Amino acid sequence: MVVAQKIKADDSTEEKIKSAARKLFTKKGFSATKTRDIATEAGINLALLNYYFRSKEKLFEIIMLENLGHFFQGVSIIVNDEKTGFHNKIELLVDFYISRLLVNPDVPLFVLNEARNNPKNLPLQFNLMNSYFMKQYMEETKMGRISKMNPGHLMINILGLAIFPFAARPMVQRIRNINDTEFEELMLERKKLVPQWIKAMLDINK
Amino acid sequence: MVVAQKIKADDSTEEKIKSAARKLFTKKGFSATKTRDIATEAGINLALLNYYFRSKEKLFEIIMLENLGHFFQGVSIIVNDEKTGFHNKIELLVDFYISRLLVNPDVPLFVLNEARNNPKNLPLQFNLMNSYFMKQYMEETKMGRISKMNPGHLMINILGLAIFPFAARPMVQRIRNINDTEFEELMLERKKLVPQWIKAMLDINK
DNA sequence: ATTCATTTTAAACAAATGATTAAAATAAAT
DNA sequence: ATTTATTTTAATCATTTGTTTAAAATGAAT
Repeated sequence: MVVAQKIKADDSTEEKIKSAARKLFTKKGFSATKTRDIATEAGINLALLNYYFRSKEKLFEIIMLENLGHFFQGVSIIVNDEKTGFHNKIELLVDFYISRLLVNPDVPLFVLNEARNNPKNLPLQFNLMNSYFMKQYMEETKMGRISKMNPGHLMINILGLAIFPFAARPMVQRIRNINDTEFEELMLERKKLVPQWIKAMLDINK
Repeated sequence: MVVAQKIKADDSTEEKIKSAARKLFTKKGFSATKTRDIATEAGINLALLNYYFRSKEKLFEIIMLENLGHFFQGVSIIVNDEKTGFHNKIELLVDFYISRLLVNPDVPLFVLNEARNNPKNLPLQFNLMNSYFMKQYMEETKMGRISKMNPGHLMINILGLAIFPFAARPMVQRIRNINDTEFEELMLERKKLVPQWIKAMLDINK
């Protein structure tokens, strides 16, 4: 039996508006994005934006939650999986971020900006510090398999090495004089390299 | 003989406007900053903004160049100094960035945003790749004192480890639940740690 | 076919915003 | 002291921008 599901088609008005809003908000931020730009990009009448989403703010909130999702969702599952080891989790985290950001390259700057403009909206579920990953980290140091590192530094280093190049993408491409393809290849390399580097950092004074 | 120099006093109208503009533009960006906010923050009549700086755009350009200066100026001197060694230069670079960003913590996100919105405005003087530092890097690898690493990765890693925590500051403080003082202490620690980490990364498979 | 609800459109509104103007206040020059 | 130049102010202008409205078009139900 075929169950008729009411899925919002990709070409529905609502979805067209959201796509346009996603594109513009993510790239230009809230203030620089005008409702008329969204309407034009979506190819719809301006009034439909308010008809479907009440206000620019409400529409922005939807996109914001989507983007925060891109950034934080999935991390919790990785860092709390009891079946994967400490170093393996780092590989999975780095792979996860780089893969996602290759598809959504504008998300990092969006999230960093949003985090500064509205720190309250940052999801608390991102419980990296109380995670199973942290337990494993403590165990590894206790066993002397890695050297002690302030967990704050460890977090900054993993995220920084994975995310920063995307936030700084135009600078990187300009300084190194590389095109989009070459940049993406560089990022793919980092999937393997970053975990090795983190390991090397954790091996100092072991 | 005392030479009378025409220094713009800190309390001059022009300087008051620039200070207010610097504060607001750097923190909120171009579009989210309103000319009336600048006037109020500076405690001056709105018309004086246009009287002294012609337009919001022109005023923004001045602040942008200042901020890019904070970010890029000084780097060239460090990386082209023939008297300092390879690893010493990394220490100096990291120290330089962290010191500057502790004073101007909002500059990184501003620059990253500006780099994406107007890649053309990025200064070309930032010739990290043709620097003496790069020559030294080649020499080090040739002598087998460090392992080969794509110069792009090396650049991303140095800048990322130094700059990313400032761009992600609210996220870092929220997740780690630390206050401003504790964050700054963490950054001071990184002055010593980042160069050690870079060294460890460069020692893999030496 | 007719009625009713939903969706879309063109037009307009009200507030916000960057900029300008002309007059007033202040400072500098003669 | 008087003139001239500079700086500041209040008011206003012209667009831009987010939102609303009332009518038209479209689709669904009876």
